[in-house]
Amino acid sequence: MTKFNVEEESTSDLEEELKRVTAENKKLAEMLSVVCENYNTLRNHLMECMRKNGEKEVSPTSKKRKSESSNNNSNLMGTNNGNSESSSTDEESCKKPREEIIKAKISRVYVRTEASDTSLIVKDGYQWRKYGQKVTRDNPCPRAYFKCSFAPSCPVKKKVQRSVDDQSVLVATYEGEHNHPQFSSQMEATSGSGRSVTLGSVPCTASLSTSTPTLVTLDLTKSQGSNDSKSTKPKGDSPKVPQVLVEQMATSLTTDPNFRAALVAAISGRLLHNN
DNA sequence: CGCGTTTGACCGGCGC
DNA sequence: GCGCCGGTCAAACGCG
Repeated sequence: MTKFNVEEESTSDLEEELKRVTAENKKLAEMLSVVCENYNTLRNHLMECMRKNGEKEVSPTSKKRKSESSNNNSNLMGTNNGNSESSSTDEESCKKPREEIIKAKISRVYVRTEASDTSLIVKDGYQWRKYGQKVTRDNPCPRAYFKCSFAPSCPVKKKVQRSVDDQSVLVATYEGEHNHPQFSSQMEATSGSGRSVTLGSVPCTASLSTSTPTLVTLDLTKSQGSNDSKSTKPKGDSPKVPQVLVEQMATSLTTDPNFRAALVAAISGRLLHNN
């Protein structure tokens, strides 16, 4: 008899726990969306600052061809799926005569991998089909060309090539925007290099895992490309963002009431969870 | 056998 | 016009 009571009690406990976890999950989802909002705000702010700082920068590209480096400031979103709110930054690109050909948003993502890994695979939550590989002149490492598996309905392409300066860094150049959500979990569940998170209709990828060596960084520099020296090379742990910008970001974060509220919720949620 | 990858051929833009 | 070069195509190939 007591055994039955104990079972009943544990069942109600479990239900209680389930409710609590569900509520916490909901809260976390809300927090996540708040954090993403803050991220977008910060990013726009940062882009603004970078543009102001970078306008005076001459870019002595030795490339003879028009290339993606000529409009590399058009999108710094990395694996973003094209928030249209960030599209206000390409107003100066209208000078280009054949700009209408460049229909795609171009973004770059730097991914740190092991140098021994020659696969040229960048896990970003989407499925790609390789359609070509080429050794280019300015880089002895081959460049791989990928199309989204949903092509032709999804026009997105990407190029993946090792950095000239640091062979352990893969440079993925994305062209276009996906017109479909990210693949479901079975695609990336085993990749181990990142988690795909879908917030509403805006999928995004973040490398939340701390146990993997892979590091995804956004190209927040002006992407001087392969010219010049190694000093412009993005390193995972030596950010190129000037100290002033770091200060600004920190200030923005700490003064943002939404961020504070989210932080408080996160901490209290964590404490609750531990108890 | 089907599907994805590889790889040499081909195409088109650009500079000279 | 020619050659270089990046990008794409498509047949061959390999793997499950």
